[in-house]
Amino acid sequence: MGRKRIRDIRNEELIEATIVAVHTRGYGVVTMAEIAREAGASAASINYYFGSKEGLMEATMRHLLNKLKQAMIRGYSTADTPKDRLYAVMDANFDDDLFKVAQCSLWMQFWASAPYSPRLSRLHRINRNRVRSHFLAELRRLVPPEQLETARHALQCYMDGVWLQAAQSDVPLDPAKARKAAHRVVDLVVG
Amino acid sequence: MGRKRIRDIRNEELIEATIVAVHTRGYGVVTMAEIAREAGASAASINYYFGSKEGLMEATMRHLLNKLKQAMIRGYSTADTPKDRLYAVMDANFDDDLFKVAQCSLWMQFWASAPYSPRLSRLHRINRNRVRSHFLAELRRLVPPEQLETARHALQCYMDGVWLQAAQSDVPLDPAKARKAAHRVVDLVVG
DNA sequence: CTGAAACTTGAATGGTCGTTCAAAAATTGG
DNA sequence: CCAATTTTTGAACGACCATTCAAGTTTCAG
Repeated sequence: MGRKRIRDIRNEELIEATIVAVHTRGYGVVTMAEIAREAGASAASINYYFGSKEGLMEATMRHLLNKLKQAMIRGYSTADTPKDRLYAVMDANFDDDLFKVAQCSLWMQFWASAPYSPRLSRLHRINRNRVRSHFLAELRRLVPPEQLETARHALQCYMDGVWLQAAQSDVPLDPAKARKAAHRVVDLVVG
Repeated sequence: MGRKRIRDIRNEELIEATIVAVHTRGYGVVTMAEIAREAGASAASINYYFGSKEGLMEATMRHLLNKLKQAMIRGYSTADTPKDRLYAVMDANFDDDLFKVAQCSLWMQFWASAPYSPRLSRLHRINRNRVRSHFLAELRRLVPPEQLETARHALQCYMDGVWLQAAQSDVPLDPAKARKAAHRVVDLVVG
């Protein structure tokens, strides 16, 4: 079973290299050779592990989505009131581990190309629905029914917009500040 | 001077074809041949008019940015109060001519690739700054100074987020509905 | 230690695509 | 109608790249 170990280590290394390489070169133009160089490996070995470039991209996206999921679970575990849980959903998206330029950049680029890849658009849809239902679950207890959809829409769009701008930043991000700003927006929306 | 005319007509046709082709195939993978087929021309003639693929993309982006600018000027001309002008800034982005899936899709894809093209990132920066200063000019008269930046940030991120989601839609958009929703969000933010 | 399984890679392959160019076609001014 | 200019395009070029493969190297269970 020690045989399994190496595969996992390599996977992680290659995915990290992918995040860096895609951020610096762009999703559309990054080459297998560049990713390989970033990882200190060869293009051929990436195919050995992920089968194809698309497989690598999908795995990288899964990796990020999983990070987000974990951050959300982590936040939920210490939130008691509906409003705290609403904060937690926001905070998960601006977690220290997630809210970095390279990762936001990657996210946005996957986003932009999701409509053209069934595998990516599936991941995208699943994630969006999860976030949506988390928002709805908490908002239901905080705003009257007729405002529910408006509030959810405003918050979810706001969140997407913040990521979008973050991806364009040429200076390191400040996750704590982003969380503060998000809380203020939440307060604005749920009163 | 009749000599100039054909060039303008062709330019417009080729840009329209680019919007459609990029939307259906994706910015990263669309080929000159596909755009040419969409326009009923040859790939060579596109290079004749725009010099290169990047030139075509920049021209297409300029075309969209100009549409947005015109819509904003149009809106401003009939708005009297600060709040009406704030609505107008929003409405310009959700104008009937602009808020279509293909154009939102294109917008997002240009956005995603702007950081890797000096020419595109310049356009992007200019547009962002224009929107920002319009927001600030009106908000200054509507919210206390200490809330100014929060309000601008919330509205601008919301707007970006709406476009981002619109780009993913698989059904035609409803600009009037989007404007209504945006107005509700504005009301939420400026009280 | 040994052999098999896991891993790695350089080189070759096959294909794609942006761009160029020369020549043809269309347009226009005189 | 003529010649000059503009416009169009098919074909060719050259570069690039994901993927494959055969031949190596490393790892490890027995």
